[in-house]
Amino acid sequence: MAEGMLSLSWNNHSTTFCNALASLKTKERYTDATITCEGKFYPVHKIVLSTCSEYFEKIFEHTTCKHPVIVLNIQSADLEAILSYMYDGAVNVAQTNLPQLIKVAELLQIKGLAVPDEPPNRGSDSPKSEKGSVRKKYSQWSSDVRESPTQRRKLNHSHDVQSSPVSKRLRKDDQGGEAAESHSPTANPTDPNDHTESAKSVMEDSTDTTQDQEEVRATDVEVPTLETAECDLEIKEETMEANKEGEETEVREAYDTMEGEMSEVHITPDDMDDPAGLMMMKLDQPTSDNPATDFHPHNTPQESYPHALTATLPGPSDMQRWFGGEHVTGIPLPKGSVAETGVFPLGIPQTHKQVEERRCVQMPGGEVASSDRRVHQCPYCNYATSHKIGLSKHIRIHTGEKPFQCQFCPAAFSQKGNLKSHIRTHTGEKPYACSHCPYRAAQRSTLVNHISSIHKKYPKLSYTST
DNA sequence: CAGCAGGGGGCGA
DNA sequence: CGCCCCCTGCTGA
Repeated sequence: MAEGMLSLSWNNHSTTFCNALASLKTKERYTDATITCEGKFYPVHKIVLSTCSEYFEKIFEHTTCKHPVIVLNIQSADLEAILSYMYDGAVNVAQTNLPQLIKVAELLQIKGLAVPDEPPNRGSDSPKSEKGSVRKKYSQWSSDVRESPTQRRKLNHSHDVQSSPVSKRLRKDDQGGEAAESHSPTANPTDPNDHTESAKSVMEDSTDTTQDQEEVRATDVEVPTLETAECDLEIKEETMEANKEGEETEVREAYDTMEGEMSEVHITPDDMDDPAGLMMMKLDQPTSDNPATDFHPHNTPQESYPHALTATLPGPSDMQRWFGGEHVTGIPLPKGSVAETGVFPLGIPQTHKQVEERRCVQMPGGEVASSDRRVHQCPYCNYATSHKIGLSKHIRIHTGEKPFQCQFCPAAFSQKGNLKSHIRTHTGEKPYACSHCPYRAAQRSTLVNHISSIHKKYPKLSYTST
């Protein structure tokens, strides 16, 4: 080191970054991709997924879309666990659920969980240390994890995951082959067939063990499929026909929202050496063997699909809550978050006027077939009013819009009257004078309280406003 | 007391 | 009909 040079070391650098990562996940900030499965949406960060998963890394490498939506045909609980693992570095899982989770992790090539978290040192390969790393991580799941054959396998699978029997079996299944046949106990890493499959599916060598293959085969797992969402008008129209009238709006709005930001994503297994032999497919194409859970308007249950899409809408529901899967309504956005950027989670600029106009389209003539004259419905919550101006004011709660700026301080307000009241705090104006004493108040309610407590013998509203 | 949010009257285009 | 303005009630510090 040159003379006079100082080495500045940030001792808490790693901790700080880990905490920041967890915070990003919690606050859903800067998300640039969305994973959806079982009708739930999970805003994620490409950089995190790419770091933790070669599989996602390849997807994003081949995707120019600014905000891709990756549809996984896996259980949302597994995905949530995987995401928690990637963001927090740890996750709690029931031991009975571990095999299923591991298989999902293998398919997604989650580092540290299904593949080595560091590239193997080819020069001085140290399987012992590598296994130790994996073992250390699995110790978080269960203290006696190695008692289960499936779990025991995970301790030794760091080399073989790229050509894992699960992956092979899945690919076989896709090709219409028999899974069991491709994983006979006699199979070994030098088997020409296995080698060919590995070469097709991955770009790394396989050093699998027969024993491991047998153990994995004992556990069945759903065949996950990957899709990328392509949103086009055709889909929307068909969806509109397929869904109930009341749900059409939500579907269309969700598609409108998604369409604005997401371009077409054309990724095929040929493009990305899909390690699990999974299919990347467009949304409007006939898809997988499991239509019940596909992200497709035609075969998604009517109850869950619009509901899931609603979760993509901006506003109180915001994006899908992290790991909660709940559709929260009526909760305003964090103040200033949208107002500052003018951009909602999926990057669609929206003002309350735009939202209001969109809502008006749904209600031709501004009327509804109800005796209720509250024809102006808030798109973010259940609030409705008969006064359009009232809705405009109300929507500012969700958008964070505060057009009335105080001339004396940085404070801003959504209603002019509230600004006027606020300015009184600067001017000291107290327009509400008690008619019984010299007391004056800045707010009427304050004066009313004054009179009711001090001048009880007088009528409640005995005051003057000057 | 300060701020927030909804309701509604009144006026003008 | 849309907008302005004010009123009202509630909440939290």
